[in-house]
Amino acid sequence: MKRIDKVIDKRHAIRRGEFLYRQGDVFESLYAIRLGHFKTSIGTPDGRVQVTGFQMAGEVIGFDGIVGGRHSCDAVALEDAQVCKMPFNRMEELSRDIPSLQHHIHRLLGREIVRDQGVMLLLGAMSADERVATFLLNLVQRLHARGFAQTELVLRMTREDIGSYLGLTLETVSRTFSRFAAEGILLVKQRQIQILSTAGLRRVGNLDDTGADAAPRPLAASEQVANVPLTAS
Amino acid sequence: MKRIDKVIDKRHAIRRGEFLYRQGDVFESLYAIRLGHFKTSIGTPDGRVQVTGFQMAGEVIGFDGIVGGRHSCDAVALEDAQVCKMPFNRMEELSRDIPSLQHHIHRLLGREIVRDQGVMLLLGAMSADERVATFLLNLVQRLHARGFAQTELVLRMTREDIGSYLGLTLETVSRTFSRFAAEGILLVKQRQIQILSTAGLRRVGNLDDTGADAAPRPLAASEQVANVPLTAS
DNA sequence: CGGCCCATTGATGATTGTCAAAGCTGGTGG
DNA sequence: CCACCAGCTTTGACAATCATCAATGGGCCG
Repeated sequence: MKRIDKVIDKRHAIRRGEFLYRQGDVFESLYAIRLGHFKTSIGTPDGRVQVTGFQMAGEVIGFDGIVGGRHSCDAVALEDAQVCKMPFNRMEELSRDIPSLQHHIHRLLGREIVRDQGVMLLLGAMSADERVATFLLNLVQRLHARGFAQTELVLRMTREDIGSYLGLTLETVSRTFSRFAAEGILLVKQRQIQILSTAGLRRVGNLDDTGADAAPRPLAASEQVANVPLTAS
Repeated sequence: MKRIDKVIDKRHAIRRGEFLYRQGDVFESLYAIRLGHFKTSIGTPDGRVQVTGFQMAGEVIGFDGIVGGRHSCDAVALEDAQVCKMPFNRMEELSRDIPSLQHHIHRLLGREIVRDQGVMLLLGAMSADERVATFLLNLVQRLHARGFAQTELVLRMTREDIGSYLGLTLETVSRTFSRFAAEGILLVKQRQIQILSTAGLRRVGNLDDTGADAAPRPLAASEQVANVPLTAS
């Protein structure tokens, strides 16, 4: 299991605003984020952009290149960052001998697929309030799993990025933050967010499974959008 | 390569409306669709539903169960169907000895991820007209790859299903079909659709990369939402 | 043949987008 | 070290897209 290290090239530094890879780049590697946050996005032929995700330390990025041999989206560092490059064909080779690595790769890919489904639910079936609330809860959850506070976060991305990710305009995002603040749910100071009422956020996000007249199926643990362990072991 | 067959259990018949699997079911297998169309969907705690995709013969379904050990969405047959069950742990075992199978699995997962990104773009950045046009073009493209006509299709799903998939109401879908028909782009007769002008559909869908003032990057081949080969070889 | 589900169409309204202006912040260069 | 500038954020007024509510019609299956 320690031999996983053998796949990992040395660390690679990326400055804020630089591309880790671009749409159309030849796919070679996955990247384990060591430090910093990234965003991924794709564009329409006519220039509009959709942010497809925000990734943080401990997460793996680059799956979009596996199928076509080229990356299908852009990945940009939202702040100075470090990644470990993991050549994918070496990972494939090694995973033939190391079942745990093989299984780990499958879980990474499967997790990305489930995450994407959560985003579809967000974009296709939720109101602006619900989207923003869900977004914030997801972020703090992931940060908390990394040892940060459960009620405070610093947004690494702009309102425009958030809006693009959530299928909203930056103005709607800003207004929603302001309204949540007015309702006593948040404290918003530019990119510093403090959650005053997690329960309140859950409520406006309709994420309470208070079982009122919800689906009778008992197991709803699969609703978690993303929850990535820090280590790759 | 012929030994791929050894993973495949015998065929399994599913009636229209039956579940291939449900949210929460223990994950055991992927399923290769032999006949018929399926839809996959997830639900919010409060009962709303988001259709996450429509799958047809030749496509593989079930990836959502890999990560959690349980399926995170429902899969329903839209008509009487047949699938081949492929136990996933057997696939993992075999793929250690058969690199081409290993690679194939990775491509399947990677393709699903890219497809999901396309749906995010659809839901997050496109108007109702664009969504409907993109949806139809994607369907005929996949059908055409299976030997069907490029300009005719029979919808296997309801307007409500389409609406849920596209993040619209069934009424908006119906109205958009009617308007496209009035504009001479389509011929709509319940679920029978005839495309009178593929170019017109592309236009209303803003899928023309007429390079007018589009992004300077030349390689835009990655915009294809899904394009699955029939054989699993 | 009847009932039920699905589709179509209309009227109305709400949520969210668009356009605009002003204030704040952080970084850069003098 | 301070000041300025550029980009980001906030807030307002207005408009448009799309959802909601409602009623009718059509087709398929039992």
